[in-house]
Parts: sequence; structure tokens; C-alpha cells
Amino acid sequence: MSADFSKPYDPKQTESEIYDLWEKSGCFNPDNLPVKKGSKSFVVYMPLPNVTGTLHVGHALDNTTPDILIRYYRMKGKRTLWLPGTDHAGIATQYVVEKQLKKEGKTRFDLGRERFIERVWEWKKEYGGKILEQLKKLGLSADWSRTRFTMDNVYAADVIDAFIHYYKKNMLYRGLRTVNWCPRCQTSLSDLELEYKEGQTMLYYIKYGPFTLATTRPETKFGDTGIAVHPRDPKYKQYVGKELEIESLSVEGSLDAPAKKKNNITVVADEAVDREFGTGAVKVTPAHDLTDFEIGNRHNLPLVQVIDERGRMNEKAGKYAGMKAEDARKKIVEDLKTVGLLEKDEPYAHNLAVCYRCGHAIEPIPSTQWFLKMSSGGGSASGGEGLAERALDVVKKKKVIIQPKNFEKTYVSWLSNIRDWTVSRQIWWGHQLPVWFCKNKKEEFSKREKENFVVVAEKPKVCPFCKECDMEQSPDVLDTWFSSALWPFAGLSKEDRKKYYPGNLVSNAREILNLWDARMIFSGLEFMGKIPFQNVLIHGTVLTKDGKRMSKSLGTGIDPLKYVDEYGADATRFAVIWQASGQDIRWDEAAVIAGRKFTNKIWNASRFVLEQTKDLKSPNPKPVAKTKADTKILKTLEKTKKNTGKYIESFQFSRALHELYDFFWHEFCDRYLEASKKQIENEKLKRNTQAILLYILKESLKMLHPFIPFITETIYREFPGSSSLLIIEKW
RNA sequence: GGACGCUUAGUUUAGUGGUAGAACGUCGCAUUCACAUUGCGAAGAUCGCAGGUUCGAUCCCUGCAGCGUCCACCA
Repeated sequence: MSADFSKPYDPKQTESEIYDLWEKSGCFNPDNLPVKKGSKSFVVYMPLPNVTGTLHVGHALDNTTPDILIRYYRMKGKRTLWLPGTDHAGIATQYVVEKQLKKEGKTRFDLGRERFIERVWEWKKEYGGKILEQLKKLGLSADWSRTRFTMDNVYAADVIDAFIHYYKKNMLYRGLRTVNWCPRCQTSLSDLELEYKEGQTMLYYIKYGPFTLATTRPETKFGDTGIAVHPRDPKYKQYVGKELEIESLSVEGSLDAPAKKKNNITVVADEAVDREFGTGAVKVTPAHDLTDFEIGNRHNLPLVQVIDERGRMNEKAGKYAGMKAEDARKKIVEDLKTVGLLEKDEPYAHNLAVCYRCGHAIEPIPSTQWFLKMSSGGGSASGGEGLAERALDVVKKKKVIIQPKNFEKTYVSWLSNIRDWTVSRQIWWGHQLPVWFCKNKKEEFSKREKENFVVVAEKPKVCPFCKECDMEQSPDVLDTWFSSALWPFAGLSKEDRKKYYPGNLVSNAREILNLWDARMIFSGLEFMGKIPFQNVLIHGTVLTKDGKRMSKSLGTGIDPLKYVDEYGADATRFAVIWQASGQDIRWDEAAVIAGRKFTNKIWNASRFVLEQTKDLKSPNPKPVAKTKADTKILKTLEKTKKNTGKYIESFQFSRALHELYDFFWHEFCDRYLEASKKQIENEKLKRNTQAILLYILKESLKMLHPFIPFITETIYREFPGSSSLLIIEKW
């Protein structure tokens, strides 16, 4: 293969050949790099793309900047590792496969858990590697030989160990949490699995002591433990913090005198209340509404469950017990009318959440979940500081630097107000909890003190409780983020951890700063005793040209491969970096075209330089400044080199690229190349001018290589006497 | 509802306490000599609005308006 300068640069032809060359050279793997002994490593953890993901411009942003750093530091002689992998993305993947099944007229229940999971693995085998293959087209120099999937056996073992570790440290506990429940499918549903149906219901205005409350669900009133108002609402200010004895409907369906009321209601002020809705005050039923559950959590309101798993009123509902919630509603409304507590009702259109599978109305009910303690407050037995405090500390002490700086605020406020992390999920695809229950000692809900389960990696041969049953594993799986939080070390082999942990950097979009970055930080501290990386780079969101969000469903998403195909990977990378200068990016195809023009310029300038210097015997003659033009270009080169390095090291990639663009195009091509034409005609200046041309071009290619690696490598191969690859050339 | 951000030439944007740089586009000129995916040159910005701080603000503060993103959610 050699470059054909008689034709315009054709990225399509060369890019895949060059990429093969790099892969074959093994230089993506830090263990193969010709680095000096004792030289430092530079490690980047790739944001794990979901196996269900399709490539979008955001991925190009996520990955182009680390690639620049990796290539730069590789050329600077560091041992560079860029660790790639994919995430099993629990709910998202399960959802995709279930949709596939639906087309065949089946549900996951038809297959059963085991066969369903097999089916997901099949799906993963077929599509799971696709996104990484697409990423390679952008020219990323990640070490693919180390690629891991968050459900690989070795990775899974670490995930299970982590769970057991937390359990032993008394940082995991079981508790109730209100979840979306389908009474027909008998399963909890994630947000993804909800569908919304527009419906007409009634909004009932119920008298509640000094309040009138609007609700669509009067049947949950027996589970009410609070009334919430907006903190800045002057109407209700006087009641906030008071516990009220309220004249209300009794479970016998009659009027309850205030004195007889057992469960009094606390008035709380909460930001979640919409002052404009209804009367501006709402009843709080933590057991049967997700928002109310959050409010209850914030104000320590008790949880009173009045509807059961089958969607029927339970014994707490007195004479209404056993009735379906819907029927109970009618009856209760009647009774409220009779006792004079119903002020009015009006029709109300709202979105009703239904099960995506069977269409049944979902019923929020409390269910047992596993929680990971985030904070030392609340009697953590781990002594010292909790996970959140430690993650906060390293950022406050600047051991971990979040850039741009203002995202530090987001991070700090999230961790400062954090609640314990619900790590269990009621789906099938994921890391199943290493929790084993005794079949003979079943309890609805068991806290530690009256255990009927053990937490161990392998199923115990003999049940420690009844000594005779075949223990049953908890059907729950872990939240996907629980496993991806371990990525900086679970992604590495035990051997690698000694060499490549801690790493240096992650680069991702802002929406996963808390979901992922924060959790990697505290997991790293907990399990490795060290921060996983010093730098968190948050890049802007890629928007459409008119400033709208890119989304697949709106048809505004953009596949960067379209540009790779049309203009080349270099031009695409150029466009991404060129535009990623400030905040969010309004993606403009014009930038890709500018990138292609630039690569074309480089191509032609290189052709000129290589032709002009063909007769130069010594491949690397020392250039000297003999003319004004010589002095100028050599000086400017030094300045550009210095600035480019400075900008790359401080993550100002766009600035670096603009500087390089300016230098190459305007200083080198427009000025020096033109001047060189005359100088070469002068025999006295000829040799030296040739030497300068070659030298400037070579140095330019090096500086440009991290940004536009393909074309620079292609041209470098044409250099007289170049034996090695540009990718490992000294910067 | 919460958090964060944006508002600078036709468009996309950079930037600084002393009235602004660029890219694309537009217009004019040039060009057999690396490149028309070119070169040279020109026009084009009261730096969202209203106050304030300051000798002086596009840059700092306050308010307003518009736009957007993320998170939470619609009782």
C-alpha cells in the first residue's frame, strides 16, 4: 500500500487499511509499547456503551477526546491504556428482547427465566459487539484485547463479591419501597415498561379538617399519613409541621370524630407540590404513590399499605377489605357524600399508567428491596465515613477534578442530599443477588434480625435454617449501575490492577455524572482504597442545528458513521472537536465539510513537499533559518508545538485544533510554501529549504495525528526513511 | 417542580474590565506553476432587554424576556 498523490485523498480506501496496520502492530496494547522502564502510565476508562445502543454523535464526543489524549501521551512515551467494554444494561436489554418476543406472540413468562436469559445471551452475541465495531471506524486506539462485558464471568464474580462485601460490612439492608406493580402480571415494572393511556377520571375534592384536598384516588385515603403543601404557599403556612386530628371517613364508612382518630396526619412542606393543582394541598399516601413515597421519605412519614398485590383493599380498609381498588373507590365516594365530606367532583383528563404488556392499570405498592447505605448518618456500622462522604471529600480536596468546574456543584449537591441506593431490581437480565432463602421459613418480609436467608456466592449445600430444604435464590437482580460502578477495576484483570489502577480519566456526558462517575469514585475508594481517576471530563450535549435534543424517536438523531462514510473518519473527528469548544454543541454538517477540506489541504501540501524534496539525499537534514521566511516558520512552529501540547494537556482540544489549523493552513501553506518556491530556485538556499519543508511537515503531522490519525499516518508512510508508524513516533 | 446553562456578524461560534476574533456563507479580484475541497481582498456585530457597580462593561451584580439541556414528576 502506498499513497497515490495523483488523486485526491480517498479516506474510504485508506482508513480501514491503516486501522488494520495499527491493530496488527499491537500498539493499542500498553504491554507492547516500546516505552522506557519506569515511564508513567496513562489510563482512560471508556464510558460503557449499552449493548442495545446505536451509535450517535454523543459517542463520537465521548470517545474522540480520550483518543486524542491517548494518542498524544502514547507519542509522549507514556504507557497508555484505553479500556473498552460494554454494559449489559439490564432493563434496556431485557426490554429490547421482550419486544422481539412480542413479535413472535410470546412473553418472557412463556419462556421462563432460564430460557429467557439464554435468549438474551443469544441476542447479545449477535448484536452486543456491534457498537464497538462501529466505534472502531472512528479510529479509536483502545486496547480491544482487553474488552470486557459487565456480565462476563470474571466481571460477574467481582460484582457478587462487592455485594457480599457490603453485606458483611452491614451496609446493605432490606426495606420497603413503593414500586410500580402490575396486579395482573404480578410483577413490578420499570419506568420503561410503563405505557401511558389518556383517560378521563374524576377529581374528588375531599374535606380534610381545615383543608380541602383534590385526589383521583380516594380509596387510598386509609393509607394517608400526611398532607403536603408547597413551602412558599402562604395559605397553609400556619399548619406546616403540625399533626392534625381530622374529622374523616372511618373504615366502617361512617363519620369519625376527631378524637377517635388513631392515625393522625402530619402537614409537611415539600417542593414537589404543585401550588396550582387542585387546592394546592395534597394528601400523601407513601404506600401507593411513587411521589408520595418520596415525600414520605423526606419527612419521615409512616408507610401504611391498604392495597395488596392483587389490587384489592386489605384488612386495614375495614369494611372495604377484599374489594378491588376501583370498586372500593366508588363505594368510598358514595360514603363520603353521605357523611358530607365530599365537597365536589369534576371530570379530569390525565395520563393513566398501564402495564406495557397486558394493559392493566398499574398499582403502586410497597415491596421489599435491598438498599445500600450511602451515608454514615443513620447508624452505619462501618464506623468512619460513608460512601457519599468519601466521594465528596476527594472532590472537595481536588483529588478528583471535575471539568468544567460548575459540574462540581451538581455532584456535591447530589451526594450531599443523597438517600440510600436501591440496588435491587425485579427483572431477569442482570446479576442475580447472591441471596439464598430457606424454603421452609418463608416470611413476607425479613430484616436481618429474623433471618431466613444467607448471603454467599454459592448456594449452600445444607440450609442453615431447616437443614433439609433446597435453598432458593432471590429472583432479584442488581441495578445495572451497581456493576458499572466497579468498571475501573472490575474491567481489569487482577494482574492489570497492579499496573493500571488507578487510571487517569473518564469523559462522558453530564447526565451520568452522578449515576456513574460518582458511583465509580466511591466504589473505587471502597474496594481499591484509592480514587479510580483524577479527571472527570464532562462534555456538552450534542444538539441539532436548531438547538433541539437529538433523539431517535424524533428522527433528529445523527449517526456519525454517515459522515465517516461520506467524508472520512478524520473529517468527522475534526468536526466533533472543532465544534466542542464551549457548552452544548449545535451540530453543523458544515464542520465536517470543513474537516474534509482541511484533510485535502494537508494531502496536497504533502504532495508538494514530498515532490519538492525527492532529490534530498539525507532524509533528516538539520534545518537552519537562513531567510526571513525560514525564521518565521521555524519560530511559529515552536510556538504552535508549545501551545498545542499545553492545550491538549489542559483538555482544551478545540483550541488546540484551531491553533493547528491556523498554523498549517495559513502559516505553512499560504506563506511558507509559497516562499519556498522561490527559495528552491536559489541553489544556495535549495537544500536548506527542502530540509525545512520536510521538517515542518513532519512535525505538523505529529501534532495533527491525535486529532486526524488516518491521513497523517498515511502521509507519514511516504516519508523518506520512515520505518516506524507515526502512532508511536516521538511527539 | 428542581438543577444547570445559553442569548456576540446571515449561520455556527471564540473571547477579554478599556467597544470584538474566527469558520461557513455573501460580494469583488486572481489563477496553466501542490490544492477550485484554491489564493488575495472586501462588506457585515449599537456583544437579548432594563437597571446597578465602575473613570470605563459585551465581560461583574440585580431584575426581565426568550431559548435549551438534564433530573424528577403530573397526586
